[in-house]
Amino acid sequence: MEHGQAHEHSIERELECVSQVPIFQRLSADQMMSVAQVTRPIHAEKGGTVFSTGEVSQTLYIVNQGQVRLYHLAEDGREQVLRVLNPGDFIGEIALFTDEIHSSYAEATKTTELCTISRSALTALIKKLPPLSMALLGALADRLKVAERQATLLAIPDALPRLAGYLRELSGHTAGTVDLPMSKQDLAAYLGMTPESLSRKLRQLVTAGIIETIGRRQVKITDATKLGDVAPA
Amino acid sequence: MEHGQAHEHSIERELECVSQVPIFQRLSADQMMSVAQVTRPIHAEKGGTVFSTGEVSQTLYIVNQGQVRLYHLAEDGREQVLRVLNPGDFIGEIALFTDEIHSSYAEATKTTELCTISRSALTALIKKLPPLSMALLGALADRLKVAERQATLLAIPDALPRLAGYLRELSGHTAGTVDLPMSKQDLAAYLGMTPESLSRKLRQLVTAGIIETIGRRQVKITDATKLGDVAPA
DNA sequence: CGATCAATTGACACGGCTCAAGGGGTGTGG
DNA sequence: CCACACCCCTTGAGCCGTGTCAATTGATCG
Repeated sequence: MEHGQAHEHSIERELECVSQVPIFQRLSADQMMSVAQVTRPIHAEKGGTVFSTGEVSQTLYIVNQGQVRLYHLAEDGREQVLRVLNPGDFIGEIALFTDEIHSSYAEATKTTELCTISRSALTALIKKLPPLSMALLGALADRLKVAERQATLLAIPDALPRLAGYLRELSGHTAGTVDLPMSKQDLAAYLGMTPESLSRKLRQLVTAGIIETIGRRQVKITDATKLGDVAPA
Repeated sequence: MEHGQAHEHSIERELECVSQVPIFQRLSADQMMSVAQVTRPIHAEKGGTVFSTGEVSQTLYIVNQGQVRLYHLAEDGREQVLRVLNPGDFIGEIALFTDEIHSSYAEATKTTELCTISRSALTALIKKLPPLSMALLGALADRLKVAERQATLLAIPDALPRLAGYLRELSGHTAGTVDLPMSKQDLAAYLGMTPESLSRKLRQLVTAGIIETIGRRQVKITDATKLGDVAPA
């Protein structure tokens, strides 16, 4: 709030957020400025809620730093993880086009910085910046691909090929070390099985010489070929 | 190919296709004309293939009349239905933004009319017609919502609530008669169970007085409340 | 260094898949 | 219009896999 440059200074934080995010990456400096002007930053502490079920949303949330966990809460208290958002990922795009209440909770798993854009501001931006529509469409198409893959995986009745298929996706079909994007109990829910089953199936893959577990959140694929044999299609 | 009006006449068919499709619905007559000019119609007989696995696709397919079944072919020969496309639905949007080969088969279940748009033509259109981007984004967001719902459903370990949840979605949470979008064996695969299990669970719902089966492809929800009790969340 | 929660491991029961056989509806050809 | 055949759907019996419940180990954080 210093003299003269007060206004420009006030959007520095917004600009930083915008420049970090892939969907805005290809925009020119001018265009980014337009985006930054309608952006509002949000901060969430670890364990804090970004939004809850039942809230009406007309806002696009973009993760800048940190991590956000999106999950359903079943009536029996079990949490079903839908998705984990890392920096650059966004959520709320559905609510932007269809009036709807949130059907899930969004919780920060660490100290997190987000930026938000209201529906009206975004629609105005889209009309003004064609490259932005392309970027958004691309991002949405990617999301769709992932969601459909997950649906295909989950339709597999047996737990072992289901897990193997997931690991193969995660590793990009090649050997190497991969980070699990969430805790194992969350991963179990994500894959439609219990933590116990996940543990057993992982062990089974280790025994078969296909993977190695490194620490708590890493898995090393040692035999991508065998993994492909266990996984479907 | 008659004299004079030859050119205009040649895109009549394309224009008909474009005007039928929801994502183009809100465009003005002029704008529809622009779209029709880059559209190419395709015809498929019942049982015919629209595209196969392994083909590179840079084309958006929009179903005008008929029905198209999208499915994976597992190595054991089992077919996993991903989606059934009715008039107005489209496929190929993923391939428009990420170079990729098709991972599924598309087969016409009846005599079907489609229209296609190439990637380059569509990107050009988007730049020219902002309303089109909004329509596309909205349609993609809807698709995403459906895919995420399906993933949530499939993560349910027990078959009965999984089926109940599906029926509830299909009926729009109210009582009434709904058409099944595919055969029961396809539906079983879609829901991640065997045809036998599906048959038994349907019977179970009938016995409980929750639904009635009408013919082979219709289900009547008689007690939406009880259905909600069986279904999750 | 202790407390707390995640992850593992074991025993057991139940649900769903597998394999096999019997109707019922649908679409075809005569 | 009828009859046949094919395929989809249904129904039954047995077994394997996975969820459930419970206890132990292990790791991470204050």
